Amino acid sequence: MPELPEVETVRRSILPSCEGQTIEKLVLRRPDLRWPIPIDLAQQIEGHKILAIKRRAKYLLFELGHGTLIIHLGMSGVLKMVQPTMPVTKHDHVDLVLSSGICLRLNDTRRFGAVLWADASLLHPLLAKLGPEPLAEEFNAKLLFDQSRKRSIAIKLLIMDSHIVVGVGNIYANEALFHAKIHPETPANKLNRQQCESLVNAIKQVLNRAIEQGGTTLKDYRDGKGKPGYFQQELFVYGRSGKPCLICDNSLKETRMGQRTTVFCTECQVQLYKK
DNA sequence: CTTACCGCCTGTCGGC
DNA sequence: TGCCGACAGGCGGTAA
Repeated sequence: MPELPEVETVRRSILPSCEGQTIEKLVLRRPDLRWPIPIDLAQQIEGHKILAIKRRAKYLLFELGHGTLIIHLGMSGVLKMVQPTMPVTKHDHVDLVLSSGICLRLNDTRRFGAVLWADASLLHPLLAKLGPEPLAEEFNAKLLFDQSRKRSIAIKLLIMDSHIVVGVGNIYANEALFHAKIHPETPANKLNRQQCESLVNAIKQVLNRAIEQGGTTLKDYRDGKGKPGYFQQELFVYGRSGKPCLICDNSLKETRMGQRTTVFCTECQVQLYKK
C-alpha cells in the first residue's frame, strides 16, 4: 500500500532511467481506474520529453514542459520498469514506452490509482487544496498546534487529513503516534504544544526512516526496479495487535477509527482523555 | 464550517 | 470443499 515513503522510493528508483527520455508511446489497456484516463492522453504526452519527475503528496508528477502527467498508485499500484516485450500480466493497465526502449508499466489490482493530465499540475483540482508536505519545514509544531485548536476529532484522524498534512497514511500514522507516546483517540484540541512538537518530529522521523529503508512491503509493494522495502522490520505497532509492546511488553490493543485499523499501547500511549 | 460515514475495487482469509 | 462476509485502505463525495 503505497504511502508517501513508497511513492518517493518509486520516484527515486525510476528517475535515472526516465529523466530526459521521450515518451514514444502510451499503451492503454484499461482506462477505468479511480477516474477515467483522459481519452486524449496519448496526443498530450507522446513525443514529449520527461524533463523531471516530482512528487506532491502521493502523486507522481511527470513534468513534460507543456503540462504534467499525474500518476497515483492508489492502494495496490505498482509502477515498474520492464522491457516492452515482457508479457503482459493481469492488471497491467498502462504502459509508457520510452525512447530508451524501457517501458514503465502500471499494474494496479484494485484500480484505486489514477493516470491524469494537467496543464498546470498545482492547479489541478486534486492537488490544489493539499496541505503541506510532512518533510517540509512548513509542517511544524506551531502549524499542527494552531490547526488543531478548533478540532475535536481524534488526533490520528487529523494527521491523516490531507488538508492538514499530506502523505501520512494508516501505517505511518499508527507508528508516529506510538513514537510520540500519544494515544490515537486523543481529541486533537487537547494536545499541548509539546505533544504537537513530539508528534511532528515523530512523523518526520518515521517517514524519513521509511524512505531510507525503501518503504514498507507488507505484501505486494515494489519499487520501479522490483525491489521490496524493508521498513516493515521496524514497525512497532502496525500489524502487531495482541503482540507485546517492544518497549514495555504490554499487549498491544486494536480498535477501528474512520474504518481503519488502529493499533496502540495503552501503557506507552497514555490516554489522558476518555471518549 | 465540522464530523461521520459510504463506496469504489480485487484478492485473501477465517468461519461454518 | 465451497460459500460468504470481513478486511485491506486512499480519498472524493455526501449527509447531517
